[in-house]
Amino acid sequence: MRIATFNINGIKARLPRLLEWLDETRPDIACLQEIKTSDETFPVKDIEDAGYGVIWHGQKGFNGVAILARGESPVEIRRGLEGEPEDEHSRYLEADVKGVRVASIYLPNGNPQPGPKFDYKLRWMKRLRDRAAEIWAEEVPAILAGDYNVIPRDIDTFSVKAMQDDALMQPESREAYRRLLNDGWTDAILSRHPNGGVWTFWDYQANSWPRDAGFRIDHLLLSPAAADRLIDAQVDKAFRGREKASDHAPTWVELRGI
DNA sequence: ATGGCTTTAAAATAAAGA
Repeated sequence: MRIATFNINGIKARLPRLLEWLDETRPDIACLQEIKTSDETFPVKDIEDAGYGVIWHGQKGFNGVAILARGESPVEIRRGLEGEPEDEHSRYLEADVKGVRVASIYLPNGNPQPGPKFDYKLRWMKRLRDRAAEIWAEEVPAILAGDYNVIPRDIDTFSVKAMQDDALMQPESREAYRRLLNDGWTDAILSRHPNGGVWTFWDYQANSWPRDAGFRIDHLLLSPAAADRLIDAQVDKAFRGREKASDHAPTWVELRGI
């Protein structure tokens, strides 16, 4: 079974790209981020016509996450994280799909830092870790997939110098991510590509894609029951080069026996 | 570069992203 995460940067603008990606790669489960549309305007029919059941947590203009399942409907477990009732950003959706617990995560960017947006990012990471611990305790095969907006190591970016002041690779951001790994979650891309140099994002600006000036911020974290079944983890890099592409590329894991 | 693109919302600019 293949489970993918894809920050599509606007589902309206990206619908043709999304549908061709589903058709060409046929992921069993797809977690989407930055759908950038309200619940009412989500293109549910187009996705169902492509053979996928879908649940979504939208927001007008920005943010927004979804979970797609080929040939069946995800069973929603939770939308949003606890711990900050006034937080109205649509950034977290969790479901049971095909015998796996799946979360679609759009972690706050946090720029500029320092500042309130960075503080929000760190609080959100704490709330995510709390929820991850609850899922962990259920001892189910689980995948926390999404745009974490964290560059975990220096070898996960084209340029440490260019990114050194960015919220994505501040020590506090990395420490919060590291805590998840220390809790036992497996970063699938890291485990399959330990030497780095794998990117999932290339900025629209500064000729980043032709220069291959990217970094790795889209992650799939596996519980032990899922990590035991890990066969492969890759980035569908070529989709970044298509016409009207998202600035992120689809990233996925293949699990056996599920 | 005090974001050089891109999307969204919405009617011209502005927010947000990373």
